[in-house]
Amino acid sequence: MDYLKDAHLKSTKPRKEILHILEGATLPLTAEEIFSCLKDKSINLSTVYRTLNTFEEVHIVKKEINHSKENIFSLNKEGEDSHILVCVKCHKSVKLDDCPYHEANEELEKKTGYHIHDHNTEIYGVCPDCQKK
Amino acid sequence: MDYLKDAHLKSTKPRKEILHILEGATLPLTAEEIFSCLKDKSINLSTVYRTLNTFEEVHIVKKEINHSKENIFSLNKEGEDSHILVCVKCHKSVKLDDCPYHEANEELEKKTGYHIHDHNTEIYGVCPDCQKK
DNA sequence: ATATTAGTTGCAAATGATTTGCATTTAAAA
DNA sequence: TTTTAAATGCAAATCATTTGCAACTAATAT
Repeated sequence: MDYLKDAHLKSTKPRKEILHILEGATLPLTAEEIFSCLKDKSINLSTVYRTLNTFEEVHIVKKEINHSKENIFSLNKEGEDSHILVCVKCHKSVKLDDCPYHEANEELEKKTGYHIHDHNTEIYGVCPDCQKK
Repeated sequence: MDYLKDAHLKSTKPRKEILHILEGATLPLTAEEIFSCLKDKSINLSTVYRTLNTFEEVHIVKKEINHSKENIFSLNKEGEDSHILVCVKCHKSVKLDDCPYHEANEELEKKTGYHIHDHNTEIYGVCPDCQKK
C-alpha cells in the first residue's frame, strides 16, 4: 500500500499518479501508455520514464519487454506469478492456472544449484486456430 | 550448407561473408559484432541489418534479444535447441544438456491445444555464487 | 557471351524509445 | 521556517535499427 514510504521515496504527485494507474491496470503498460493516462498533463514523459526506472530499482514494479521491444511495467505484487502461453502467429495469449514447470524447476535447482525465480514465463507456440491456417 | 540457394536468395559477397561469420560463431552475435568481423570493410552496416532480417524471414537465422535489448542472431540449426540457465545477478549462464520442460510441455500441449515450439528457453535464476553474496 | 531485370547494396537521413544535463522546484528533515 | 537532498520539466542527446533512393550486380532469358 504505502509503496513510496516503504521504499524511502519522496511522495510526489507524478509518483502517486503513476502508482495509481499501475494499480488499476490489468496488463503491463508502456511508459507512453502510462503517460497518456495521466490526469495531470503537466507531468513530463521523461519523469514517467525516470519514475518507472526508480520503481523498478526498489522493486515496486516489474519491468519486462513486449513484442515491439518496448519496456512494459506492472506492479510487483508478491506471489502473483503469471504463466502465459503466447501464440507466435496471432499473438493471442492464454493465462495458465498454474506453473507447468514447477516440478521441472525443482529438479533443475537440485541439479544446477541455481535458485530459479523465473515465475513469469512466457511460453511460445502456435495456437489451435493458427494451426488450421 | 547451401543456405542461399535453398532460400532463393542471390549469392552476394555480403551474404556469404555474414553466413561464414555465423557459421564460426559459438554464441549469438549482434549486427554490430558481425559487422566488425567482416573482412570486406566496404560492406555497410545497414546491409548487415538487412541481410540478417532477410535471413530471419527465410529461417536461416534465429533472432533473439540480449540483455541490452539488442537483437542477436545465430544460425538456425535444426534440432539444435539450447536451454540456457541465466543468472540474473552476474549474467553467468549454464548450458543445459537437455530440455528440462520436455514432459511438461507435452502435458501443456494436450491441455491447451497449442503447438509449443519454444525450445530455446532462457531460464532466469540466481547462481550458487551470487546466492552467497 | 550479352542484354535484361528484379533483387541488392551503399549512403545518408530518419525513426523512435529511452536517457541525460542542467536549472528550477519541492518534499521532508532540522 | 529554514535547509537541503532529491525530484522534476525541458530540450537535446543517444543508440540500435530502419528506410528512401540511386547505383550496382547476380541470375535469367536472348
